[in-house]
Amino acid sequence: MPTTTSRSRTASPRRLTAKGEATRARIVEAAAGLVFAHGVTRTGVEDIQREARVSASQLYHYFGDKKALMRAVIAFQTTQVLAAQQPELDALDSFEALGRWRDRLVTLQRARHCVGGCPIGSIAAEVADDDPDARADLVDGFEQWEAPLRNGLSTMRAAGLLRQDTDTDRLALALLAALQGGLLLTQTRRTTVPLETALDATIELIRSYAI
Amino acid sequence: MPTTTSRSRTASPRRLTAKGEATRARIVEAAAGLVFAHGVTRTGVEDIQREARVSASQLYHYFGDKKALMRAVIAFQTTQVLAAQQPELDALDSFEALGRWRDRLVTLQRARHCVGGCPIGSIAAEVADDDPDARADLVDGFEQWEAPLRNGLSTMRAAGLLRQDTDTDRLALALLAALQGGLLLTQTRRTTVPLETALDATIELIRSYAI
DNA sequence: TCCAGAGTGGAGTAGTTGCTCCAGATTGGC
DNA sequence: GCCAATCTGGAGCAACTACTCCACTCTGGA
Repeated sequence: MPTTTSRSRTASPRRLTAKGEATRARIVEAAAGLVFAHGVTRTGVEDIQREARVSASQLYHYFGDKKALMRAVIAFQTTQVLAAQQPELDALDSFEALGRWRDRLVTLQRARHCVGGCPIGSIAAEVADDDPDARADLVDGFEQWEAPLRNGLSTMRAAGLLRQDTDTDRLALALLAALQGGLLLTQTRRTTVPLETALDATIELIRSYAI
Repeated sequence: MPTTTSRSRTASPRRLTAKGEATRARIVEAAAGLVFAHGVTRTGVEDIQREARVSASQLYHYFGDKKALMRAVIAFQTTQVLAAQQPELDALDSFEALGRWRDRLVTLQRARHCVGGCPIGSIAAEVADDDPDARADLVDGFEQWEAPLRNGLSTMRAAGLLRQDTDTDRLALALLAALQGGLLLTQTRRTTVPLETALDATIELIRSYAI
């Protein structure tokens, strides 16, 4: 996923055996979980080692430094987020589908008891101003998230569900922003109300373009 | 502002002299600036000492620990954010005023070259799940921000600008969420487009309730 | 079967973290 | 002008940070 490939330190080995691939994956997965729970800076490399059951040398064998590992985490979380919404996101071709997508997000957050915000957004808030490379990856991640929203709304317009002059790209971006803001407020207030309100408001706006 | 007063360690002295008050304020201000620029965990107590030109003992004379200081920062930033929007926020009684408020936010973010998100929101993302007391203060801060939005929209409804059955509280919350999400994406993408799009979309929705 | 390179273990290190302690300077109410 | 309280300076500390080094084992292709 990374667009830029400027590594901060020594590059990770190019060829990986099946075993190595598995170890690498275990590290990324462990790191992603810890970062989601405690944030980037509060997650120590040692914590990741313990969780992934690897030694320090192994971790630094696969990743040049912590920043490189965090970029891998961003890529991992991007695919995870997309995978979790895949069914609804791929077939976003009706108001019913839009509603199902909304419900999925709300239900997921409720299941988490509103702990933890967006796996990508929370990292973004923490490192966007700090690590230019990571920021580029985050832009990439958000873009991959926004794309299916754009496609879905544009499909709905093509299908005659939305007025022909609807700026669907704009609405897709507004939807993503509402989602991010809703998640942040939901995480803070420990209620899904903000998330629901933000999403419903944007969907209501989209409905106002219905034919 | 803090609703709960459960201090984690020794309480800060109750009575402060004018000089002490000034020193305390200098510490909070310095901490707020550094936290806004680098986040909570990346800001060391030593950095704050240097910036505020105080020794370690002074800092810990006024604040039990770093967490207590961070709660003071949250309170400080809340008043700062409100003060910065005061003129527009206090007289949110027309669509023109709403537009001016929007413009103010966009202009401010552009002046910052889209670096740094929301002074409150970014702290929220970092510590909401970690420090229950800080989370309570953040809930408080967002509430103080949301209140004038609620009041403004309700004033507009009372003035006959919005339909009588408009759920203005819901729209106010959606506005705050759009703002937060817009800021996060703007910070990440280094363009004010997401912020503008998110705010304009919600304002457009509000306009759809106009008489 | 060999052997270069991939993978692993763990002790070690230099720098930073939040925080403590104590002694001395300054202050404000009586 | 006194004295207790507030305020300040700075050395020092234990725990933690990301990261290194080196010696060792495993693995896959020729």
